[in-house]
Amino acid sequence: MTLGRMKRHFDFLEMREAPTKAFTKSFVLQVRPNDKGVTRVGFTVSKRISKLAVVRNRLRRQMREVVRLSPDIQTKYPSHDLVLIAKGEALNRDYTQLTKDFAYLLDHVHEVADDKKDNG
RNA sequence: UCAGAUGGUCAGGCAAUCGCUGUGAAGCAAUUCAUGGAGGAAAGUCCGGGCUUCGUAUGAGACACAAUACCGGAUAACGUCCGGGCGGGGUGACCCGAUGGAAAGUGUCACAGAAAAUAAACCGCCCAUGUUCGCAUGGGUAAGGGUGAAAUGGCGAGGUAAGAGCUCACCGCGCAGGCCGAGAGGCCUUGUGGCAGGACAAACCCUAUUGGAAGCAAGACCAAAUAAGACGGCCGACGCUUGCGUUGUAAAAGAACAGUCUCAGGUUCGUCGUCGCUAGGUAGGUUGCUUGAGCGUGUCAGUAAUGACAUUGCCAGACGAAUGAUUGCCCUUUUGACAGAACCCGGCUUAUCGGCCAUCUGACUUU
RNA sequence: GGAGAGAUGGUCGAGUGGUUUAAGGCACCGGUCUUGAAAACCGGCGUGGGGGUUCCCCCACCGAGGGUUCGAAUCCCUCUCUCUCCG
Repeated sequence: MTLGRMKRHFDFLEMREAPTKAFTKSFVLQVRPNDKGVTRVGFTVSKRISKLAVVRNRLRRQMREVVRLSPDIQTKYPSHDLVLIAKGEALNRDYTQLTKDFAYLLDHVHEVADDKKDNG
């Protein structure tokens, strides 16, 4: 029941070609299956969100907490890579709203992934 | 009590639950336990160092370039700090000042104005001559007007045709002298000069002092991919232990090498074979990486910056980057200032809701 | 993290102390020409504030704020923003 953390720059570049994604006003979620048998998650908060390092750090910590406390990631996406990218709207939301956004993202991705599988 | 000045300090606190990360211990291991875990600015990268590499890095000198600029002290060093001087502001505590030289030289000072820097004369004022009585010509003058950011000491008296440092008193200024001070500088019932020397050096410059360059993405070690070099002999030189070690122009001349040049010194530049399982080193990993001109406390020296001694503890060390999330209570004021270490220190500058402490100033009241 | 460059009207861009009328091009607006348009030619054209009143005048603005100077887009300092390079 351990969540892997994605840290290599190379992995993030690969995720740009991820087959399945999901969007809200606060986040972009990229999802891709891997062959490591572990679900790994990466986070991106760019300088475009805010120039202040304090603001970016707090947002990333909240995102990490949201993902950590979501119980059904592993059951929905076993052995997948996920990258959660923050958008500017995320700064205007509190913790509970971010939780709801992430839950919405997980469901939304599932549908898109099914469509992709039908096409391929 | 109100208003203010200066310096210092804090940066919401406590508890619970679930998590992150360094170190140590236990364990075959998963993991468990203990313990440490952002700032006064961590920021801007504006200065000064340490450290590392570059060719030795403090070899010497000259030039160029850059920076700094009252005096004395502090410091590893500084453009920083402390004390003092001078100028300016404030009733005052106190604050502000890129504060050397314009008498070494060059340059600039638009427009306006007669004239903008070895003075000059537009309107004036005065004298002489001429006169058509409007004035014209020649000369004297710089007090007044006007222009400008700035007009060649100020004011009064004497003086004169009118005036003028032309003369004199006072003030200002320069030079010299004396006294005080470590010095910047200050003071003088002192002498002297009739005043020469407008402003700009954040214009060039002069004088004095300082500075090699690049930066932890420096650098060191291990080492996929890819690709080409590495090692040994010969010859020569040097050393002694005389058969090994060190080395590649050693004898002469020359070339290249970090702003330029000179002197001194240094490095590199021979040839033939062998190996491809080797060598170098990219991705990646390890290291540099935190014990330090450190911080705290106390005593002593000093007006102070700071220094000396004693003592206790080891006080972040990450690398897509650790301090968070949620809940409750308390505090002030909705709500919680500015803001996140990235090799490490000393400063400066900038951002910052407020609270607290100390010393001092002014006004009012009371005793 | 470190090193460097830049910012001038709607846009591109010259100007390096002196009423700069803040050149010039593009874009935009009006006119001439045309059946109409394009091209060409001629003229106009930044923003904000104030004063008189339909046409002028004055002031401010060259990323922001200070300073030097009689005078700053220009020289000096601080800040903001943008871009480039170093694995």
